Formats: sequence, structure tokens, C-alpha cells
Amino acid sequence: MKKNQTFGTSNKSARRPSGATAGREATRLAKEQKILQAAEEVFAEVGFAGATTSAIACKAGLPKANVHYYFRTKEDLIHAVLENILTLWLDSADVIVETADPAEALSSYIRSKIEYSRDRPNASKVFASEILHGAPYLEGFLRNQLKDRVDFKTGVIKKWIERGLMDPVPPEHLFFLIWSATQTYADFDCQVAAVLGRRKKPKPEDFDQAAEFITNIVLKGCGIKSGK
Amino acid sequence: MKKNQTFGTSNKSARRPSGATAGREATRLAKEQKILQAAEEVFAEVGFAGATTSAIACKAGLPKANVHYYFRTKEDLIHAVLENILTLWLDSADVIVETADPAEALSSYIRSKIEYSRDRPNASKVFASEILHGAPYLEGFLRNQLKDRVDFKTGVIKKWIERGLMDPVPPEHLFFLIWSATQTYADFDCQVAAVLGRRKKPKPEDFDQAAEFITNIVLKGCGIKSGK
DNA sequence: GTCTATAGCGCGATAGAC
DNA sequence: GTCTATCGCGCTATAGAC
Repeated sequence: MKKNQTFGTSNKSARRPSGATAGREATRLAKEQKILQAAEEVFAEVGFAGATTSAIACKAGLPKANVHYYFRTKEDLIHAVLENILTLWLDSADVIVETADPAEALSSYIRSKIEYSRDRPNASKVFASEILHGAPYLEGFLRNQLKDRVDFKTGVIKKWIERGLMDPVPPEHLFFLIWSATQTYADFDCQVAAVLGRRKKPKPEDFDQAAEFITNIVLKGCGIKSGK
Repeated sequence: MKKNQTFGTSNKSARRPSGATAGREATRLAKEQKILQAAEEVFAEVGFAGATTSAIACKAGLPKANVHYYFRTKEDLIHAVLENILTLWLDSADVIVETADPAEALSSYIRSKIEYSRDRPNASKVFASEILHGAPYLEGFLRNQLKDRVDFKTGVIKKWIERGLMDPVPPEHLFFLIWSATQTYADFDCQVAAVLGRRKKPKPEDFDQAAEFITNIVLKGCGIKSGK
């Protein structure tokens, strides 16, 4: 049972030697995607330990053994799900560069994080659940890829501060606030729904209001001039 | 939560007639507390489904059957843990009343939420994990006790807004932001630690800096005059 | 490549000795 | 009240027929 491995090493499409036709390849990929999507839902609903491969197979419309054929173990499966998520996640944050206008960059970042919570709540929940429970598998990701990205972005914030574009806030904590404030609309959606008096999930306009509110409070709270 | 096969609402200290059993009573309560504490740790580490009663018993220093004697099922046990947590939680937020100074009340609230994250991270994690996974058991709590409290507090915020003490922000979303921004230092502590370059857990001064930053951004972001 | 049938194990819960 | 010993279930994972 190996834990602390790093990302980016396993490329699936390169490893099948047989003379498979393009059609079979497509079928295989389609099934893999079906399984991954079902797995994301099930892991989000009941967590890693609570998830059963048979529930995942059922939701994907396949027999259980098929799941184990494509992803040998349950651990392999959640790793694949997380890899999917993290790739999306990291790519969504490239608006924060030194030459950008701070108000526009942060607004855009917050807006896209909220949209992410609205459109892919399960992805957010799977990630949250793993982090919550100490996520030995994610340790490497957090301390390498994520830390590097954040170090770069905190550098941008510091430049903005030096140039007098915003107040001297601790940049890491600013990111913690933006991440948590936006992700809570996915991770804790049932709490949000309960407090707002929604039946089951928050409504689309709740997400809009959230984006507007978080943007306002961050911009004004950091002393950033709105717009340009 | 029921203890014995005896039915009904058994209050612990009220139902034993003889004073001679006080020593036994104390032993029983001590063991219950031991189990609850161990359960909180284990649930926080691996979630409800991942937790095993034998792991809890082991951490509490008791045989497994003893755990089942005090708390018949694993579900009874997590309900007891959550009840413990929720009581603490709700009581911590009574500083927000209309006659208070907004800056002082919100500062104090944020400070106590952060201290809570620092001192009882496991409690926060157990709650978060349940909410994350839809928490059917907590549905009632969220829609009744919590909603009532929040309705009352949003009323206070609205009064402050009417009196021109702060900007017109959507009060529910303000609470979502405060909750998420403070709880993230408990729930996602390993992410915070990784980004801040800490070895395992965030350091005490990280929590202090968090409290100061969140307070500043909330007060300034809501247009509240600091201090009085 | 796919699926049925099952091995093998660890779990929650309990019976019953003390 | 306490704990040992165990039962029965449901899980992950796989062997082996198609």
C-alpha cells in the first residue's frame, strides 16, 4: 500500500501495446470516463471509505468486475478522480499575474471559483473530503505543485502591494479566504441551502450573490480600487 | 441518545436514587467521556464510514464490547459526538446583539471562531465531514436550530445596516464567509500547513495572523468603523 | 475484453461466562 | 458491569468461463 506518490507520472493512453483499433480505443476511453464520473459522485456522497466499488459500477451501468479491470483497486480509482480534479483546479487560476489589474484579476478569479463550485460541486467535495482526513496521497501535491503555484501568486500580490495598488495583507491568508469562501458553496451546500431556506441545493442566483459579495468584500477589504 | 435497554429520556444524574453509587456513576461518566474523545479523534481522521469501533475502543483503552455497551451502535456514537460539538458551537456566537458595537462584536466572534479551530480542530472536522456528505442526521439541526439562530443574527446585521453602521451586505453570505474562512484553519489544516511551509500543523502565530487578517478584511470590507 | 461466481477478510454487533 | 469469543454480513479483489 504505497501512499506518498507524486502526480504526473501515469499516462494511460501510451501503455497499451496491442493492435487496438481506434474504435475500441474510443470505447475504452468512454467507459473509463463513465466510471470516473460515477466514482466522483459516489466518493462525494459517502467518502472514500464509505464508497463501494459495486455502487460505482452500478451508477456507471457496468458489472463490478469491469471497474476493477479498468482501475485495479479502489485506491487507484480515487487517485484518478483526484488527478482529474487537480488538473482543472490549477489551470483555473492563471489570471493572477503582475501586469493584470488587481481588481479585475481577483474578480475574475473569485467568479471562476464560484462557478466551479456551482458546476462541479462533487469534484470540490471529493477534494475536500481527502484534505479533511489528512490525505496522505495529496501530501506531495500540496507541498509541491500547489505550494509552488501559491508562492508564485503571493509574489504577484506582494508586487501589487509594493506598487500601492492594495493594502499590505498577508497574501497566503488572502488565498485561504478566497478558497474557503468560494468552496463552501460546494462543500457545505446543504448548510447553505438550509440557511437560505432552499429546498435542497442553493439556487443559481445564490451563487451570483455569493460571487458579488465575496468580490466586494475582498476588493474593499484589501483597499483595491474597483475597476480601472 | 439512549444508554441502556431502558427506554425514555434518561437524565444521567437524576435517575440513580442512592448516593452510595456516586463513585460508580463517576466512573461511568469518565469512561463515556474517554470513548467520546477517542471517537471524535477517529471520526476526524477517517470519517464515519472509515472509523471502526475497535479503533475507537483501542484509542480509549477499552475492549470493543465496552464501547458497544455504552453506545449501542456506531451511529449512536457519532450522534453523541455531534451533539457535544453543536452545543459548544451555538453557544459561542452570542456576542452578536443589536446593542453591541459592530466592530467589537464581529472581531470577538471571528477571534473565538479561530480559537475554536485552533483548540478543537477534530470537532470541526467531524462536523465538516458530516455536512460534506449530506448529513441526513444533521438536516433537522441545520433547518431548525441553526436557521433560527442565523435568522436572528441576520436581523441584527440588518438593523446595523439601517442605522448606517455598515454597508448593505447580504447578512447570510457574511456568515458563510466568516464560518468558512475561520473553519478552514481546522478542516484544511494540512493544506494551510503545506502552503505556509509548516511541518505538520499550522503554528499558533498562523492562527493569530488569520484572526487579524479576517477581522480586518471583514470590517473594512463591510465599511465598519474600527473600534469605537 | 467482459462478466459470473466466489474467495478471503474485516467489520459491527452480541451471546454468554465472569 | 465487563470482556472474550464468535457469528454473519458485505466488502474488495480475482479466478476462470465465455
